[in-house]
Amino acid sequence: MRHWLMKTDPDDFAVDNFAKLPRKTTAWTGVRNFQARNYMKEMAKGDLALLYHSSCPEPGIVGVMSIASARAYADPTQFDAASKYHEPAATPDAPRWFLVDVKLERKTELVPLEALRAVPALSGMMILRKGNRLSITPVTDPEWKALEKLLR
DNA sequence: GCCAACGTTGGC
DNA sequence: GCCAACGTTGGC
Repeated sequence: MRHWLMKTDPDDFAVDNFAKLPRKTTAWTGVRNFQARNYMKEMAKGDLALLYHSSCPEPGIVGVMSIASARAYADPTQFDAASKYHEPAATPDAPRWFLVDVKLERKTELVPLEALRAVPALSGMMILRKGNRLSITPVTDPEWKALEKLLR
């Protein structure tokens, strides 16, 4: 099983939004970056992913999710002319953007960005690297073990 | 294929 | 709101 970290702007979708969803599951729409898309294609059902709030007053980890679809599939918003995620070049036969379903396993206490930076074992984490903007990144096994100790 | 211009991300 | 960093676009 692999581990991941997925960012969201809580103004768009926050950890508390899961509470009102059936089975606390949602399709992770709107990823429009090829590298992040490719990571989603590598995901398998049951993989665990940390949920991270970004672009907000208190950036940090706020929950643990599991991948709930068997594999990545076409993001329907790319075909929707009314959506801000519309992709004119994409067709159902040749989709450009993909997504997975994610299920909230548990909400955690906020683990702030500054707390992540304070852990030596996490110094190589992709989201802590200068200039990182990828919204979906893999988490290594050693990093995951160190992160688990921070979750309450 | 290069690269400047532009748009977006995201912490502060 | 600022700004550094990065990805994408488009002219050539």
